[in-house]
Amino acid sequence: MSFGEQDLNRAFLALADPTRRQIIARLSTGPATVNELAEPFKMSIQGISKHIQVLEQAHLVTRTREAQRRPVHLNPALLTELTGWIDKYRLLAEQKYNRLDAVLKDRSAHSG
Amino acid sequence: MSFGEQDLNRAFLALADPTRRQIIARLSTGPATVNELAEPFKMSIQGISKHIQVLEQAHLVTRTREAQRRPVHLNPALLTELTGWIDKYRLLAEQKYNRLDAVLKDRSAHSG
DNA sequence: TTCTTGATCAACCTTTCGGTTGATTACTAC
DNA sequence: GTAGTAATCAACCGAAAGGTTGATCAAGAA
Repeated sequence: MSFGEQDLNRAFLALADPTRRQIIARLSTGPATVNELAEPFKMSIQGISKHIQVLEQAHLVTRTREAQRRPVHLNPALLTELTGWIDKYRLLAEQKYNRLDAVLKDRSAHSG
Repeated sequence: MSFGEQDLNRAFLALADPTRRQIIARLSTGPATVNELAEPFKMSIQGISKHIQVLEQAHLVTRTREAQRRPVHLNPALLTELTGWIDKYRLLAEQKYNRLDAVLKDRSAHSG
C-alpha cells in the first residue's frame, strides 16, 4: 500500500485531537457504532460523526454496514505506518547521539 | 517527565505539516540554524521561524544559543513518547485480531 | 404505509493555522 | 559609534478546523 505525504498529513492531524484519540482508544478494544462512540462525550452526534469521518479519510478506521448501523473498526496497519515514519528519524537522531557519546567517552578515557 | 493530553495535541499537530516533517528529517542528521533549515524552502524566514516555534512548543526540538545563532536540535525522547502512545493501541487492536484469527482457524480445523 | 432509530448532509459561526510583510531585537565585525 | 547578520515580534489575511443546529436519508418495526 502506497503511503504519501497527504496521508501522513491527515493521519497525524487526526491524532492531534483528544476526542479522536479517545475514540481510537475505545476502538482498540473492538468495533463500535457512532452512537456508542458518542456516549462518553458531551458533544452532539453530528460532531462525533465528523470526527469519525476525519479518522476514516486518514485511513485510521474503516466502516462496515450492518442493517442501519455502521460499525467503525480500527485499522492497526496505518498505526504501524505512523510509528514507522517516526522511528526512522528517531533512530537516525539516536545514532547521532550514540556516536557523540562514544567520542566523549573516548576523550575522557584519554584525558583521565 | 510527565506527558499530558495537551502535549500529545501539540506534538501530533506539529507532525501534521509537511514542512515541519521535512525540518525534522533534516534535524535527524544533526543540529541546524533557522537560516540553514529555511534554505530548501520557498517560504520566508519568518514562516520557517514560526514552524520551528511550533516544534519547540511541542517539545520536539530544543534550541541552544551560540553567538547570534540559535541552533535547533531534535529531541528524540519525545518521538519515543509518540510511538509509545500509538503502539499501545496498535498492540491492543492486533491482539484482538490475533484472537479472532485463532478462533477462525480453530473453527475451520474442526469443520474440515 | 407510517413511525422510529441510526447516521449523514448542509449551512453557519468562531477559533486556529499557515503564510505574508514590516519593524525590532540581539549579537558580531569594523 | 556604525553596519551587517541571525532571528523574532507584531499585525494582518485567507483557508481550514471544530463545533453547533436543522433538515434529510436509509433501514427496520408496526
